[in-house]
Amino acid sequence: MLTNTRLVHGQHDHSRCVDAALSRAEDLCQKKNAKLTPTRATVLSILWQSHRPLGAYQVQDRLSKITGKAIAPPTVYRAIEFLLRLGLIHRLPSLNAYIGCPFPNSEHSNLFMICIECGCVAEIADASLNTRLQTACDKTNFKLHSQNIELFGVCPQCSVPTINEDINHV
Amino acid sequence: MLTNTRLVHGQHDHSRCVDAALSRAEDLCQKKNAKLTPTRATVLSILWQSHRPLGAYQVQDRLSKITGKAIAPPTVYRAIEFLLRLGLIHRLPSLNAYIGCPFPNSEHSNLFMICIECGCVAEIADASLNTRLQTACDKTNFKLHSQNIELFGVCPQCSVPTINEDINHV
DNA sequence: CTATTAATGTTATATTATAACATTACATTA
DNA sequence: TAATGTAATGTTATAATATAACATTAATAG
Repeated sequence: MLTNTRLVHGQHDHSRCVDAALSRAEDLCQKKNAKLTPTRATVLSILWQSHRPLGAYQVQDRLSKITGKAIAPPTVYRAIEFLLRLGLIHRLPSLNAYIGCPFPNSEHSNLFMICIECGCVAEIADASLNTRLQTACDKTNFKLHSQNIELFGVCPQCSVPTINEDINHV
Repeated sequence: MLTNTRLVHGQHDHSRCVDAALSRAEDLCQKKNAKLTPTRATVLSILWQSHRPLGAYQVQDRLSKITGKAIAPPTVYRAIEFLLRLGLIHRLPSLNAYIGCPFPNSEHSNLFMICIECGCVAEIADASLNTRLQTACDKTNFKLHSQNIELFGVCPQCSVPTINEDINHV
């Protein structure tokens, strides 16, 4: 089972998350002959500013502040669309929000654990779960193409808060 | 594994689906001391007109036609909210659409198989899958409250079309 | 009956997303 | 290097989904 849950819920040097994400993006773009333009790279880094998803208009605000100029929705949605296509980010349909993908290369299950307290989101890639899903699909002759699995609950940090912890962790 | 996949993908007397849904709704409302008003009952039956989800504004159109008067969005959203609360319908976040729940009473997994060809949706309740999900949550100390699982693929009807079949089945 | 609550009606508007077309940047090659 | 084509971005407008806020009506309990 592959997951970024430790990073999401634990103390860590978050700048390394951002750097790693940008570096993975550069590699992937090179490989796929796609261009990681400044706008696209900035949107990606915005979506990596925390382990919480952002709505398109939140991205717009931040992009606008960073670049110092007005940004129209299509600009944001285009960058998002590009990053989604490459698998560098995900859309969380139940939140109308977007978040960086921690392991864009691996075969993964698009499974998200969404904390209803602090809003943080961890991603899981679980082969045995995928197998189980595939079995259910086989039983009903359903040809599986893709999936979206959103789990709502309380993250480790929020379920055992102590006085010294920062509940609103990154 | 509990599912309505046979009904969704096979030939059947669909009026029985609608009747059964309304009857289940009446029972549940009685039990929960909730009122299945005409508007609410009509919206439920609209969402049971087929095994495909409908958007709120599609529901609005149909409700308007059925009642012969103009219906404002809040009316639709209120009925939808009521039905969602009772578990009589589901929202499919990735489609911004709503569909009747075939087994509102059972403990179920909110798992949907969405056909990308014809748009029909079958629901699955799979205990072993739920167990597997719970295991993943336990491993990461995530306290699971609820879930939304959307599987996209091709339904049995659409994957083996023959000349005599009605692809656009109900 | 009448006070209270639940349900519905009404108007306006917020939020999310895209269509359509203009412009600019960039790369290719004649 | 100028001409050309393509990809990316800018710009304006608007579509699609959802909710806030307040008024009115219906139903129900005391």
